[in-house]
Amino acid sequence: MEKKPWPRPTEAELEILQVLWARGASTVREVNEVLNANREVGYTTTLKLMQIMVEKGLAARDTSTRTHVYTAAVTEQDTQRQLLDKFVDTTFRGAAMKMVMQALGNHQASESELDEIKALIEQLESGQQSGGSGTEA
Amino acid sequence: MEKKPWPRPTEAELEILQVLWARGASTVREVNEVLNANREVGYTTTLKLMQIMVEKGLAARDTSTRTHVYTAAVTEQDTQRQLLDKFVDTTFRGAAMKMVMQALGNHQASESELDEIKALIEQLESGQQSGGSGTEA
DNA sequence: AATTAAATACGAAACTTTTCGTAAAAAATT
DNA sequence: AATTTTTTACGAAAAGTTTCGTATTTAATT
Repeated sequence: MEKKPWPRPTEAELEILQVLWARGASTVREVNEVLNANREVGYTTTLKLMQIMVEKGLAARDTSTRTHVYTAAVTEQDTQRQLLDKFVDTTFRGAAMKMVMQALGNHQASESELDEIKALIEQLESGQQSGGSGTEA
Repeated sequence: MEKKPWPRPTEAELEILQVLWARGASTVREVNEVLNANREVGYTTTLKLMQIMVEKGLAARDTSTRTHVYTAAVTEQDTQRQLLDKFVDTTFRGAAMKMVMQALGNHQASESELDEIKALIEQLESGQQSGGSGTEA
């Protein structure tokens, strides 16, 4: 059972996905209002983008009512993972851990967050059965 | 002394920066050959991009010899930091540590890398004077 | 029922990024 | 010296993304 990967969302599409993830099922008007909290966006602009997103498989819509209701068709996690992979590749030439170090150094982290990360590392180290040596190609 | 920030490199420009960082001073032909190892790119395409990069301040060139020699005008670290900040904002809504966790989970890490990260975290925790509680806005 | 309001559909303009054709200049080769 | 090769310069086509104007449809209001 092959699953065709949906395309990477563009920046504007990602903004809309953020709204759909945060709010759940929403109308174009609702999404547009959230976007307009940050910057001015025309209603039909948002509408068009959301229609495109349906075509691409990034969003789904319920057309049973007059005012269509949209939902994200991709999860936040999957999207973040896909974008992260791409980003690590292009910007850090695949060196994910180098990026992790940069992020730790440049961004504010709370004690609890750091603890969480430490816990994750412990878990990774204990469950590490093979291929753990050296940096990958 | 204000320093005007150079613009974010586009994807194609970033590819070229990677080559310049890896190889150091290079001619258009050299860069183009490296790029062509991955995908077919016309010579004048690469030339044009590199010229644009000079205009933008991303690269510098020595025109004293007939065959111009280009170098990166921005460091890899600064560029990575800038792109990382933007990426965290747009894709993880600023939640850098959430991204760190994803990266740790999704990518292969060696023992030594994990140790390095742990050491960095220890260091961060010891040097943490304020603002450490809760997640940021 | 006529008018106003709200929503979708469609297409194209505007803008950004990438790609390349063609010309001109300079160097190397024959 | 003529020819071929290499390189840069320039401009514009091609492709991708974002924005919005206008028309149409459907619902709500008067």
